[in-house]
Amino acid sequence: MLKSHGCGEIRLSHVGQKVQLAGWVHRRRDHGGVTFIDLRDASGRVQVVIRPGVISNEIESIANIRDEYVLMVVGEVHARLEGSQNTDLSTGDIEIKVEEVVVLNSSETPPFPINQEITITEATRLQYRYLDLRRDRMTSNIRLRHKVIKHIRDFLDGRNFIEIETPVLGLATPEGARDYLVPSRVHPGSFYALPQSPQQWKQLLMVSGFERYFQIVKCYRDEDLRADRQPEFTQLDLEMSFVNESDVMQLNEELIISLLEKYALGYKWNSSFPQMTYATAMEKYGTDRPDLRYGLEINDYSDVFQDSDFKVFSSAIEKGGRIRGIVVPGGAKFSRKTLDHFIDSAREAGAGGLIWIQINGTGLIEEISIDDIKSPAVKFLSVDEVIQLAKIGNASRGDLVILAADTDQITSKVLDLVRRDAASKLELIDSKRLDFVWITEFPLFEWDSDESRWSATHHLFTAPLDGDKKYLDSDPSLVRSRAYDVVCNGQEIGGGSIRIHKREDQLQVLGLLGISEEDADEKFGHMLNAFEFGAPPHGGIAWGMDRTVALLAGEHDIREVIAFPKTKSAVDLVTGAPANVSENQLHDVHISIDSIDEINSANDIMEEI
RNA sequence: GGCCCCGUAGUGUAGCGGUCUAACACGCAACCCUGUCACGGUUGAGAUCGGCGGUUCGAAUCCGCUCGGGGUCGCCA
Repeated sequence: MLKSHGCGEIRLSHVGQKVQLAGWVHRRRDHGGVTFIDLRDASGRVQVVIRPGVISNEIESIANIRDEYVLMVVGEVHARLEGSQNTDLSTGDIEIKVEEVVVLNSSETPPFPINQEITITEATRLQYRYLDLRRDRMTSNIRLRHKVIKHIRDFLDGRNFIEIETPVLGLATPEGARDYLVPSRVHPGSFYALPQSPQQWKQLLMVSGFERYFQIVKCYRDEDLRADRQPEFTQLDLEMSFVNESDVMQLNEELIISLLEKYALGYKWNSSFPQMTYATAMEKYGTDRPDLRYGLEINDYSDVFQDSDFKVFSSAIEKGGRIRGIVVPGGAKFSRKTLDHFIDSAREAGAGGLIWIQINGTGLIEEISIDDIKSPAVKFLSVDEVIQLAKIGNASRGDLVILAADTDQITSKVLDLVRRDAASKLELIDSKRLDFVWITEFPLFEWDSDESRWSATHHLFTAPLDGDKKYLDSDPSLVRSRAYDVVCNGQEIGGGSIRIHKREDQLQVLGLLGISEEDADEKFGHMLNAFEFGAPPHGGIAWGMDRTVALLAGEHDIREVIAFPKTKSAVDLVTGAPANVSENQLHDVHISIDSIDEINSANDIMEEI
């Protein structure tokens, strides 16, 4: 080793010892004679002091040492002079009086400062990610990630789970996200797909009898990216046999809470996670991943406007829709601009618009007059209606009521948006809280209007609720599933389900999804066969590890907790992937690419048409 | 794929039709400084304003296209 200690490890107890350290020049302070260097390595930082005339070995000039140079120093640990200790540094009580300095490597001036926390454009950071990762914030995020993952492994090991690796090269699936494909050299024209998750493998492992499996594993989905989405991301994937929903939820709750206790320092959280049905979540929050850190719940105001002359309301009700809304406390002071912004959001969400009503003045809500009501729809509203509204929504003067009249799907979407917007405008969000909730009883199927068929809400191996099986043939929309999501602060952290474990049940669901027997056999034959050999009842969950770590690290963007993330267009700026490959490589895998010229001219022709 | 935001010295920002031969801070270079820790001081170098095209007497500033980064909707079983 080139070092006897880590820079960050030296304490007063080392005083008098001769130590050898190696690391990077974090910052230097040259006083003409004496020079101070903060030497940084993976363990932390320490101040080394270089005095003129005491360096025994040959070094051209201390003055040539620059930030990010790599040094090895030998020296004695001294207590710092009284009054010159640095309380910001864990090694601030001591310093190293250097006797020997070796420059192990020099460094160009880095493209951005390593030794201070400033905002740098994403592209520059990603291009020089190896330098970005030297910065304190990134270093601590990546270290936290390691600790979290280790904690999870230890926890699950302690509960008799075993980690089993599953293949990365697998079979493309017809359902779900777009697959990343890998061409086969040995089988011309055939492709592997990278796993969107190890879902099928873990179920097969349950058939194998392992009973408790987990894996911390990369998953791949070729879809457009977001701040909380990468084309390759890490899941904690786990599966258990002979369990029901509550078993899986309880175990995961314990796991999460044990993590929070250790790593969510400074946060408050609920000691047991409430459960909420999908239907309730949609009704009260308009989304299946509600942020419960604040109220602003949705109410149904349809009754108030049953006989309204206002066409926006009456026609929505006629069409089977409802009038739903939220009360925003203190929203009467919102500017026209803010309200217009809400209306824009509503339009984006597919609604014709929304109605806002500001209730002004002071005194009891029952005593309002029409002059206290400010709304673009004021001429269609009666004082009595507004009082009824206020009673349902528990609104008082000074509040804002926002109403959306449309189908449940659209009003949910609109009010979810407005709710989140209003909460952030009113600063109702306590950033030091982690509000976890389990969302249960999802619908098993969703109607895919583009393809005019049912599709699986969770995935096609999810079991229906026993009591709802009777609707499978008559009305699939009524069938609820045994799926559950864990949601925190409005973000889905994980999701899972109790699976189907019988061949005939699986065939029935596949049939409902419009997958022919032939396709079922080709794409899922292995699962159907496996279910014939004593497949145990089983279920599990998968968590987004990136999101979990980001949550604990207080980061909003999962890129901040991934060592080498990709850009929004799925490019790796460090290496430049994806990139062209040689003709030979393509030939080996039996692929030919339309030449760029051909692609361009084809586009030109398309444009002319 | 739709919509939106951003792109000025190494970094972060300012400038938003002529006074910009582009400003400030940090960084960088040289010199000075024996106790600092975001050390300090003096001097200096460094960008033609992502690219292309257009409008204009005149463009970093307006318009169009394009490239790159980001947000969001679709999408993400």
